[in-house]
Amino acid sequence: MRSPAELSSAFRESGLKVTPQRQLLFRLLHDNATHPTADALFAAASEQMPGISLRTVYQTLTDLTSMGELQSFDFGNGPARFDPNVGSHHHVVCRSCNDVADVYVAGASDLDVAGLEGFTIDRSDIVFHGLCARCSTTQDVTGSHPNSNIPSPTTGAMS
Amino acid sequence: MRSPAELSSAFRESGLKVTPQRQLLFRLLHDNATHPTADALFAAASEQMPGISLRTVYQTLTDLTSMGELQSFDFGNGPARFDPNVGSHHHVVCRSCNDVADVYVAGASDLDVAGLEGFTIDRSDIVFHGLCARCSTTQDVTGSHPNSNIPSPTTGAMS
DNA sequence: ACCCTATCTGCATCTCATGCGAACACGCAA
DNA sequence: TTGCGTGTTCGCATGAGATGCAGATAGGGT
Repeated sequence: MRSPAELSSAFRESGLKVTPQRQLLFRLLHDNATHPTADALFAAASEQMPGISLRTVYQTLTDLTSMGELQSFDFGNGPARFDPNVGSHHHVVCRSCNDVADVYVAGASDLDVAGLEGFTIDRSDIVFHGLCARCSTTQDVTGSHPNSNIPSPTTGAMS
Repeated sequence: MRSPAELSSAFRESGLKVTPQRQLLFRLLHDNATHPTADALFAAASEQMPGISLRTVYQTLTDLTSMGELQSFDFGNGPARFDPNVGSHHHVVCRSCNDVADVYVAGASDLDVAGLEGFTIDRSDIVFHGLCARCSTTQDVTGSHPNSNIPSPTTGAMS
């Protein structure tokens, strides 16, 4: 997504208002490669702006997404993740800590696919599931991992 | 997944019981390429066995999934989809009717990926999003499409 | 036929997300 | 600077999807 300043201009030009809540979220999202959840952003925003509503966070994320400044992904392992990187890329997800990282797949837009008869394709998402470096070394049952507080649904048998 | 008869044997050999409810679900899932939801299976099962509990459907689906007889996928467009095809394949999802079809991607297991440093990959999922043949021709706002009753969340701006 | 234990069922509970309406405030205009 | 109109924010209610729990039920080996 664009910089906070550019977004502010874009919002005003679209007749949308630039509120402190939105500006804060612009800053929190800019260059954020952590693929945060709405709750994570709400927590981060609350530190700088106590009283901000979770509803506002959801609203702003929805707005940015429909403006194409943000992408949202559901990896089937919990709440949606938001990604300010709207360029062509794909994702790898750790099945233990649920961390997400961007990956770049050569030739992803030129795959040889059978079974698409009649389909018009808009977008292709490639998601790798595995174990991240940290979780590979740490037998993370003690909560020592930064994200170990994120619950892992149906551990060992997720979609 | 294996045939109902084979599954019955496998269940008994594992000390699990073969109940009428499970047998029914074995049959409903066998060779089922529609990627049904838990609710769809519950509806189909209820026709043949009025009174069956949705809870039992969820339970059996979870069991089959952890036994590796079934895969569950969350395409971010509603409830989880279940797939008895556990072979190597991928999916295409219609953004209008939410139908899912299997696709086969040549060389999918041998992609050239940058950014996986330290990750151990278990599985890679490729999902194509687009418009199916039927939805491409039918401007399906009238409900004429079989699956048009499945609501499409955040139409036009989904993950 | 009997018993042990896995299963089924119904309800409560949980998470994530959105609908709604009153109070609020951005930002244009005077 | 002040005032106004409309877009926003906020809190609560609501909704979907899925799971936890416990009493009743029924496989299936003996």
